[in-house]
Amino acid sequence: MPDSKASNDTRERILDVAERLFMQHGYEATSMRSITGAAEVNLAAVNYHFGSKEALLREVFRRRLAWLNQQRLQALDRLEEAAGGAPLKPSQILEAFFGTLLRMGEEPSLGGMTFLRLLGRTLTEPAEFIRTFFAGEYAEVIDRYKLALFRALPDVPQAEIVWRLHFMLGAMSYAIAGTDVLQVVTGCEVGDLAGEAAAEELGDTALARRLAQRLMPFLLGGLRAPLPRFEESPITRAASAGGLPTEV
Amino acid sequence: MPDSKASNDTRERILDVAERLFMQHGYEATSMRSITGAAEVNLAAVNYHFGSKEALLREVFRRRLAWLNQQRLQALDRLEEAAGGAPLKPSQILEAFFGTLLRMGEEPSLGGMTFLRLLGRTLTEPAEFIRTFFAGEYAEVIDRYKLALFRALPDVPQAEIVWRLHFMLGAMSYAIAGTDVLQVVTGCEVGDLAGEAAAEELGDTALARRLAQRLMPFLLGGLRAPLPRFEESPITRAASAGGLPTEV
DNA sequence: GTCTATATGTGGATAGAC
DNA sequence: GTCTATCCACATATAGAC
Repeated sequence: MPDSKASNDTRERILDVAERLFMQHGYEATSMRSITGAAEVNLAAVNYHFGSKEALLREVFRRRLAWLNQQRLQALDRLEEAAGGAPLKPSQILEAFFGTLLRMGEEPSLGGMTFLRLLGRTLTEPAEFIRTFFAGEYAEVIDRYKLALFRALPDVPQAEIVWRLHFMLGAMSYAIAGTDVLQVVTGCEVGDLAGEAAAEELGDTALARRLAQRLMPFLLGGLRAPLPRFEESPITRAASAGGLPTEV
Repeated sequence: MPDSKASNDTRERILDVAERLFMQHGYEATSMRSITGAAEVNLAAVNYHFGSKEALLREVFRRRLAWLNQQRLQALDRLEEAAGGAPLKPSQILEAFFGTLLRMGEEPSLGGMTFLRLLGRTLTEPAEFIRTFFAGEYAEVIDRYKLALFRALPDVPQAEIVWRLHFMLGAMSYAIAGTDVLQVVTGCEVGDLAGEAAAEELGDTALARRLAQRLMPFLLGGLRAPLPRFEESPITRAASAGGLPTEV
């Protein structure tokens, strides 16, 4: 394990630069040369410290996701302990899951919006090694939160909850990616139209907080929406009778 | 313009294959060689017919989006004509916008799920020429639908509507991309857990229909969710007083 | 319109001196 | 741990014969 001298510094600088460049241009379009160049380290340093470009990407995510996973599990632990065996409220679960992530956007030492954008953009990358990596990193947390939602919404078919978790992940992923066509069409960041003063000069920190404020109600509204009627599948009609509880 | 002989056939074969390979591996990771190889045409054919790899991607989208844009505008025209000057219902607007797209997934001649997945995955690509292209393609339609939503929800701040349109686009984009970590973690497509028989053997057509049935209520629920309270920005508190109408 | 051959550049990775 | 130099596979694009 490399540790002496400034090697630690080199490692960190590579990770920081790679995080930014992968975010800006995507994995495939970012070359090792551009990374080592911007980080002002030698071209061979990446392979020495990480082994390969793929391994570098994994490490860029690992150092952030390790913290995020831990926080998400702890947040759920605390909620469940405080509830003393009773099911949690959906709003609490969403706050623990999405709020924990979105708060990373306000904290530069955790990667800030750079990491959030990178995460949102990378989650839709088709490369096999990326999909496999995320599956492993997310497995435990997703499973815990899925079960918490099952308990919180006992009258909703579990398949429906999984679908909606899927949709919520999508809304969040796309929102933090910040590549929306709306932004390009309107020529401004979402939120500039708010009539709020100096919105165009919002720092990343304020942007992250605002995003969270806007996104959480949307997600909760989607999660609690009435169930679909399944016009094409009469078999399942019975299972979806009734609606979701309106009080959460 | 090339038109005689089998040139039209060559063009179409290239477009079909490029659509599939760009979807499977992404733009950067798909080489011209792999496209021309799979299409069984000469390597130089792409540059002859389209000019460049970038132009090829644009043409792959243009032939589908031309149809989609037309349908979306016509759908809105019909609704507005039938309403005779009255504001539309949000559910009608969402159905026209998202339903039109999702129905493409059921029709192989319109690209089917291959095109939908490609669209969802490409919308988050950071490449400048892609963002620019989509901005141009989407501008008119987005603008029309945005205005329709403004009219449909006169009590909701317009900035809030733009945010939620953004979130809805994200949920849909991510859902049709089909790269969700949930699918990898659970080792199955979303919907397999439904307890519905033979769900794992669903064709793309059935999958598209099911996706639409699940997604539309979620989007509508999110769009109609109560407004956030803006804890950090007391200035805007007055503007967000009250909630959304509960009847749509 | 189609093909071969090739120009020209860039990619990731590594060997071996220091 | 860092650096130089280099290997070699593969990329897009094009020139020019057919």
